[in-house]
Amino acid sequence: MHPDTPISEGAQRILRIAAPLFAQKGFNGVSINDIAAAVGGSKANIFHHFPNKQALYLAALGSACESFRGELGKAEVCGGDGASPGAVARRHLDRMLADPDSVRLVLREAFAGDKGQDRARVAEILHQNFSQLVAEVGEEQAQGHGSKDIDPAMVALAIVALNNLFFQSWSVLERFAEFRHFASPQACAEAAVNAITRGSQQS
Amino acid sequence: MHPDTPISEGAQRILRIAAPLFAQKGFNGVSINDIAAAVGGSKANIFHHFPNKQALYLAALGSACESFRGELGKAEVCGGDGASPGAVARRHLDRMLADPDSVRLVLREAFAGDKGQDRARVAEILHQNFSQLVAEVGEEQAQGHGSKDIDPAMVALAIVALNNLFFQSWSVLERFAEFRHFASPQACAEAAVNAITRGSQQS
DNA sequence: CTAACGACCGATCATTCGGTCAGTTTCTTG
DNA sequence: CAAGAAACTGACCGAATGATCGGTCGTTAG
Repeated sequence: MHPDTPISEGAQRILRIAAPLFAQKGFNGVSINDIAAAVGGSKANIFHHFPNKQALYLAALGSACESFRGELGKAEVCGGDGASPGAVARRHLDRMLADPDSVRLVLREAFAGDKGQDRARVAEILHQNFSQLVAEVGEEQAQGHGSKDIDPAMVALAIVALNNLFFQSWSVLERFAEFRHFASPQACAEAAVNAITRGSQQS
Repeated sequence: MHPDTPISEGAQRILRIAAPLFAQKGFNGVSINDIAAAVGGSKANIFHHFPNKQALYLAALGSACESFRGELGKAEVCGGDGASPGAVARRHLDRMLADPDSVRLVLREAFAGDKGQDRARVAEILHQNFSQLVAEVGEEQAQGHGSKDIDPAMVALAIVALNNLFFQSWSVLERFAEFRHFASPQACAEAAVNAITRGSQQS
């Protein structure tokens, strides 16, 4: 409705506390009372800073999108160590796990079969994410790592899919005998992507 | 709690109607009033057949798990046409889309970062799903299709990840320029898996 | 016929929901 | 310090929630 959020100090404090709650329990799973109790303030004060519950949720989603985009910006920093497509996947999953609440909040919207409170913005964010991943994969391929004859977009798609799976349900995956020996979802993601793209390291 | 559900006629009718509602809107997104209205009956009757809302949800989840497992059993039927790892992926996605509500209900639990109402059973179901997929991939590899030196478990993992992504957020993916030309998520899944596993058919 | 039973319903419960309002504290600024 | 704006609060509201109650129906058994 009105994306101009005059972010005051108290409003941001509420937002910071509400965001992870929404991320973990969803819009309907968190009540204003819950948030007020978590903040340590009164329910009325929340409605002083935000016109209604949905505006608060949208604001939390917006800041999550910002945080998500900010995390993506840290891509070019690490340059030397990653040399395989699997390393790209690991870096990407690292980025997701750096701020899991924001990621969960964004993905919740992306996967929402129901209403989808702000699908346009979420789709845009995810496309930025995907485009950057395609570029990274292409860069790796240009440097001679991985197989050059595979469409980078398909590799990036696989990375996104695998990392989403690891991110959302590693607690289930780690029980599978096939992956139990992996120490972290990152390690599993790296191994999976390398294996699939014929990483040539069979050790 | 008590998995012995004395499935009466009316109870099953309620279940059949409640399941897709829970699948689409989640536990908190559906009220007993909604279900009663959808059934065309009274709210009290729902509580006559189920002790409380969570029991109803768990029953719906259970029947979804059954249906899910039943859908998986239809695997061996189609044998001749599928010849590439991508075909395995397409078949798997077809199976998911054959009963989307049940799949959504199960996946909702698998991805639940929050409580997870019945994670053990869901994890078991998903592992069956995964094991069967690993077997199918291995069979394809044994017949000479795909690359034999790739771990079938990793290929199956990629298939699961990609298909989950397609299943849950094809509405977002289809907006991406890279995939807009695919007619269906199945086609995209097949192409993605074939490309990644170096399906050699570049047509 | 009638006693018993399960399916079903209308009315109602206590609680919680999102949201409002009047009033008080705190901060800023002239 | 005065005064006004913003931050904050307790009390409250109507609606909706999950759940309970007493009771009606049709079927079946004795």
